[in-house]
Amino acid sequence: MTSVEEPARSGERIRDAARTRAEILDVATQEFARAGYDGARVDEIAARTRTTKRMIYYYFGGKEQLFTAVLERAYGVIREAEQELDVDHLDPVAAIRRLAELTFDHHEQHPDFIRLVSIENIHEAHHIAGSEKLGKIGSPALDVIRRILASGQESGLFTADVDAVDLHAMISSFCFFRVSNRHTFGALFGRDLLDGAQRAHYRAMLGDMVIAYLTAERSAG
Amino acid sequence: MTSVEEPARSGERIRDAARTRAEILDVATQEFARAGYDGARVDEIAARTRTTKRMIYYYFGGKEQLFTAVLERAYGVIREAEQELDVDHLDPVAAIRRLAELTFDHHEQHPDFIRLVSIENIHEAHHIAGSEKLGKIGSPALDVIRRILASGQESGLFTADVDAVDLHAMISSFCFFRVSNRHTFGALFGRDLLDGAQRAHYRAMLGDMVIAYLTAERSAG
DNA sequence: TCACTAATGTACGAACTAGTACGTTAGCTA
DNA sequence: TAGCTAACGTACTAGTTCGTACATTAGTGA
Repeated sequence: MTSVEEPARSGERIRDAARTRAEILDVATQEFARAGYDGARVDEIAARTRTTKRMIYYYFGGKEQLFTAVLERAYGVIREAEQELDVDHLDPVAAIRRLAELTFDHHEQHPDFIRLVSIENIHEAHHIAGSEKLGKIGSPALDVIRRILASGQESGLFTADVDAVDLHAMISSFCFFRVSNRHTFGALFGRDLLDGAQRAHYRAMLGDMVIAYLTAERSAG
Repeated sequence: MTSVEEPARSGERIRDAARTRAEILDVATQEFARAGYDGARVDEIAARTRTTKRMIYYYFGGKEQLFTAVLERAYGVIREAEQELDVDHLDPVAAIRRLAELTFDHHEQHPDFIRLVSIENIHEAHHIAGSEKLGKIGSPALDVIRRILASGQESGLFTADVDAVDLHAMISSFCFFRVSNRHTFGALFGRDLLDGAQRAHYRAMLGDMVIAYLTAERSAG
């Protein structure tokens, strides 16, 4: 998530609006993810920046808008990753597995994003609701899922009555929970869901689960 | 979660340590779940109680310990529900489905619990780690899962290599996500995962998913 | 019924925290 | 090169918030 390189010739004061803005966003992302919205300190964010608190208000307006900007950028990152996904050359089963793995990998590599989303849910998604950028853009992954599902259902490989948004929820829930609930799960069950030695195991488990669901014959009743 | 009845003969000042303590816990549960740990206000909790802030410190010591006590009670509630589960008379498939439904129902009916767990994860489960009660008690559900899995694997119904903790994670992730991420998911995809009209659909989907995973033939490689 | 303690209430303070008024300067452009 | 504005810094404040010192009373046991 770090987007600020170091052109820092120490001692000099260089003016660079884009760099200052990006640096604030970087630090704010860490601070909000670390402590939650109310736990995060504007002064702390400023202190870990090469600029001052004044600039946060200059560029973003306030703590609330800063958090919204942080969310917007974090969601932008996963959208980009989803957009780069190319599964058109794969059969439906391999394509779904590939998509699930992308979500698995992204969530694992961006724990700050997971924490921000958890925090935003505590606040009932008010910031998303108030953001023009995040309004109803949806997700590139959804389009991919729709295409794969249509293809798989047409060929009879997949059960016919599966919805794209539902499948996205199924995949996301497993990937999200693994990161978001790592600490309570670890404390209560003595198992670290992010243990590197178990990574391949859980990654395969997710794919197996989704494929099993999609290819199973549904029992009546 | 409300555990305080009303013996309130108005006007009189009755001393009742247990009632006062329970009332504080009730209100604190709501307030912490509403606003997060740092967003919650001790003064606000006190104001919504028939007693004063002084009593919070008298009975619990401080905000931190109060939150721990809230967590301890919330986890106690789900443990009780799991303990009442009786699936010994069911075949493995029906038993697993019953267990999944119990988790589904409990999480849906206790959104405050879900929020508290999300909050505790933001704080890296420090309160659980510092709690004697919550230390390593585990979960009654795990024992149930172990028994059902053994039975199902023995009879050849279930795939042999499934672990109880993993299966618990799988079931929990879906049920948890549905409640915890309701707001961001709804804002981004325009679908309310807690919509009553879809309840049966998602409840069945969870069972189908778990059973499909347990009964599927695993593809090699 | 007396005395003692658990339980409760009041009033206050020290520290923190989001936000701002006001002043300064780098660097571009005419 | 003069001047203008975007970019930046300092110092401060008003309001909040956790926590506590101190005072009081209900109820119980001797």
